[in-house]
Amino acid sequence: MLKLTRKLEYALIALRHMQTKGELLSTTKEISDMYTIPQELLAKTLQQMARLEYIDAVQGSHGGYRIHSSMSKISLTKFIEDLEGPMGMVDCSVASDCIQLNNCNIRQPINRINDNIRSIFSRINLSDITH
Amino acid sequence: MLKLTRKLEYALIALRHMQTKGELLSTTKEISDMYTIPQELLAKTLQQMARLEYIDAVQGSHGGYRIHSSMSKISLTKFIEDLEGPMGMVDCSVASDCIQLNNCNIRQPINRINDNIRSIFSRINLSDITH
DNA sequence: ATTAAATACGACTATTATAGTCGGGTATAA
DNA sequence: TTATACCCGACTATAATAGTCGTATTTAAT
Repeated sequence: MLKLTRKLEYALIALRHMQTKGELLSTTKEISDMYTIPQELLAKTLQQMARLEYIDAVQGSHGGYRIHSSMSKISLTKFIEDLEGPMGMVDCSVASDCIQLNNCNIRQPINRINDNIRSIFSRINLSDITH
Repeated sequence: MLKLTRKLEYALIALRHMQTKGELLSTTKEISDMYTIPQELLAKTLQQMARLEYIDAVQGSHGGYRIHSSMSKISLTKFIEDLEGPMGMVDCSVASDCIQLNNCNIRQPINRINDNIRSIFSRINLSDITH
């Protein structure tokens, strides 16, 4: 309940690590060794973040990743949804093929809570975590 | 990400249903039929809530459940944790056998967010959802 | 040129958590 | 005594997450 996925954990750990290194490049191996993260898994996450332009990738020998400068102002909501897709406490707030949509008696109150949570996450910047 | 389990959904739907019926008993079958919830699964959830004294169980033919009067002031945090166990964004905020506890560079900021979320859930009463 | 070290990426398997089922038991009103 | 309800633990199925593997590409250094 309410737990971050490993992917998000790894992503945040990596971002924070890169933040401390400024312009210097970090490699997948370096990070996976340091924090005991499965290398291939971290690699995929870093690749995804590079595609999303959270980080810059430098290819080839002596390559690596560095954090994208304008990244810190991103909200946690956007970050999570970029990496994992839409978040919502109940599916009907995301997709609408629930068999009981009309019957469901908790949709409105739950959706209100959902909005509350989203707005909290939206006020938290990535930099609050990786600072 | 951030999704309620079916068990919690079913529990909330059932509570809300019972709330509308005041002192009248509701049966598992009645609720599972009405909201298209697998009966056996709902049954287990209602039994658990009865053990936790969120609802009163009346056994035997013509039996059923009714909502426990003092229930509405319970916080969402307590409710969720009673039904599903401790909640936390990362495991280390719950158990402490993570292999990288000391190395981990995101624990503190994440735990701060965690506390924020918990306090939000704590300010929400069950009655806000089942009212 | 060749090699070594890095990113890129899709397909695959394994593990775990959630969801759902089943069988047998107990309580009680009619 | 029967029908209908709650009670409960063990089991299976499904889906989501986590992790692995193979292969290709890029680039610095030799």
